Amino acid sequence: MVQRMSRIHTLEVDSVLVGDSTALMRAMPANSVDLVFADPPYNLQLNNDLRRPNNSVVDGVDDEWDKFDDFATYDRFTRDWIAAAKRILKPTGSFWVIGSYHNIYRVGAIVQDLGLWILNDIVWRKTNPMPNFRGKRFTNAHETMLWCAKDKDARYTFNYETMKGLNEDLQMRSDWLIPLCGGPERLKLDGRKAHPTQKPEALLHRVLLASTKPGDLVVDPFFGTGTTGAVAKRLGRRFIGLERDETYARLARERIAAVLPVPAEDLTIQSKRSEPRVPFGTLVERGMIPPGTVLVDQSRRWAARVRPDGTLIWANGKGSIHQVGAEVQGAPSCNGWTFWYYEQAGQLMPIDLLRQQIRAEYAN
Amino acid sequence: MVQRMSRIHTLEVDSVLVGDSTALMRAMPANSVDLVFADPPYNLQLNNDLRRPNNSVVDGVDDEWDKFDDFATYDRFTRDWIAAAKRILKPTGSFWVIGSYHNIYRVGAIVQDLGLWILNDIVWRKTNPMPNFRGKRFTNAHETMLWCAKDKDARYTFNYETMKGLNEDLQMRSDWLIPLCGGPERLKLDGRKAHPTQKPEALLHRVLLASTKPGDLVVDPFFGTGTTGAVAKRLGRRFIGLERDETYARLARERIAAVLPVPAEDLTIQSKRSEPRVPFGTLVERGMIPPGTVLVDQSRRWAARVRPDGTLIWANGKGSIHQVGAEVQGAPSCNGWTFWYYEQAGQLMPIDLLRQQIRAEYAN
DNA sequence: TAAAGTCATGAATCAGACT
DNA sequence: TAGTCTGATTCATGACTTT
Repeated sequence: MVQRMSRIHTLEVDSVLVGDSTALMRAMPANSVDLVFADPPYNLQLNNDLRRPNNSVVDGVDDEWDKFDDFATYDRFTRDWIAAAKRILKPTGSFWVIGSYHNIYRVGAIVQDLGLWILNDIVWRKTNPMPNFRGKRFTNAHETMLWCAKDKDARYTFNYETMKGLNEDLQMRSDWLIPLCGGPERLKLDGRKAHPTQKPEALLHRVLLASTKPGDLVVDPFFGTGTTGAVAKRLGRRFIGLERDETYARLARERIAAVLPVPAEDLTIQSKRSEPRVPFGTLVERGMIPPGTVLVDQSRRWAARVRPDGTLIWANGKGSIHQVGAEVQGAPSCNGWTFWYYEQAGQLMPIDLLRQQIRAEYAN
Repeated sequence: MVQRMSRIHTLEVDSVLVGDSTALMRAMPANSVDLVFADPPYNLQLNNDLRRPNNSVVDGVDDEWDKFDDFATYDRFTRDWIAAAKRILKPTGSFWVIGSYHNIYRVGAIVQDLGLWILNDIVWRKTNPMPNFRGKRFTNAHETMLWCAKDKDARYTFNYETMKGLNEDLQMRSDWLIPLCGGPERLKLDGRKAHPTQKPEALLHRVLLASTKPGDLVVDPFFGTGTTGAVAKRLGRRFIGLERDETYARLARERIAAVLPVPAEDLTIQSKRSEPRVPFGTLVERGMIPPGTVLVDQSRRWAARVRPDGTLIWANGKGSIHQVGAEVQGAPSCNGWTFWYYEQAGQLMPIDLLRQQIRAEYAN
């Protein structure tokens, strides 16, 4: 059904709305969604058929929705939908958009003009790109995504530890190696690919895992066959898909209905940052570090004495474990938890071990 | 010396001109250069200093030349120099520009607005990028280059076979893995880096090899310490460097003076395709690799046994050195010649060495 | 002398909670 | 809202030092 363009006050979640995405987003409440992922038309400027060396025709994107008269028309369209997307984004929300060299530079400039703040550009490196049949250019083996916060100073979600874990305990880089969508994942209609630009679920998996939390609301204004919705459902996120083609919308609904969510307990990845704060004084209160204990750094270069209130004192002053740690080194700042050690049975032990013990108790 | 801004009728080739690059280009004859490579200011907009976890300060780009009041100012600057660059470009010429997410979207949109025709965007993937110290974003591990023709219908140079040969006989892709410029290649001044953004010669090597012919004229409007000139000279191309800082210009001249051009006969690239193909079975026939030999990868993580017909067999199957190499890694493809090693006197030796021996024989 | 360990550094839009 | 305080956070490489 085509939605009425009046204000949508109650968001009907986990649904696909059929209609013009800009108009639909304008009807949604401001500051209401956690993430927008957009795969807009690429404005490919293909004039003639592209043929393989064996003369077969490449089934490229030649749909009406990908045709724009000129850059100005495309820019206007782009500015409209991005402004509408920004409006519905929560201050803490993330904005993602994917494109190729045909459109991403226009999109990126408009993103910046509208005040969105680029956090990274991400390169999707395709393991299996289509070769350049004519041998006139480099194999176009990647697409580009922009990841943005709502504005320069916004606090956004980034699940750092999760991404690090995904990458064998090294920071996740800005270049992602992911195969094209094919095989059973590729939706078929009458034996032919149902949508020309279906994105791999692996791509959305990483996007949503990186920048949303379970239960977050994801909006995809160019829903197509619903990859974003399928992955959102699987990962326990909510979604709203906007799609102007009723056939695509129907395919997406069917596809998503078949998706099984992963169990909730597998969704929560404890990040170090959300662990409870433990004041150093707690260790003193509990007798784990008796007042008068001398703390040293790992190299035994500096020392300070623990006072009953959990502050430290050394030759030139006193203060928190952090302040004194910074002072003795002449550094602007210091994490006292990892800087200071205490002696036990002739061995140096980091005070952070004791904090971990307490946190383990809290968790029970 | 500062150049006069009147028309430059005779181009003084293989030189560095000091002055404003837009003005200098405007003074050059139209349609006179074969390639422009530009590494313009990125407009980074850094506010506070960034510290590593060990409290050391990251030496970021805080030079005056990278400061612009706002996007409009940067756009104006960008439009001016790109328009000037386009004018001096021959109809068959190539335009290259490199940037990061801070500026490349603005640059790309302006490139398109000015009628330059993007042929590819190229991702320079850094093997050794600086990590994200705060764990707030993905490691920014790449920069982007745009490769453009002068207009939509222009005939440009692309040395397809050369690029294919550089990539082990596979089409060169749009993502290039190249290390940062460091070590002895990095120019030093008083023991510190001479220029904050010196680009690796490997990057320019591939750019010039791909899109120029020997003797072509290359202009770099943001010459810095002259990487473009050094590579151009080495590859038998001519160059003009534009640089407004006399110190950089001097360093560049000294650097380029020390470059030895490769002999002219090596400039016509022998593509790997034209090198004699050596089947792996030849090594077995010759007894260089006896049947039953166990090949391993460099890390000894995987192993496979050589059969008399030159195929490999491992736990889960058999096939060519390339097929099994790909299978064991779960990769879509693999160059078996560089993947597999054999043991000799307790040392791992790449099988490719043996292929090279055979090719050397063939050459005699 | 070789191997192992320490240290410096690279185009970076790099914090968040609490008072 | 501005100021204060806590305390989280790094990979590859080359140069240099120590064993």
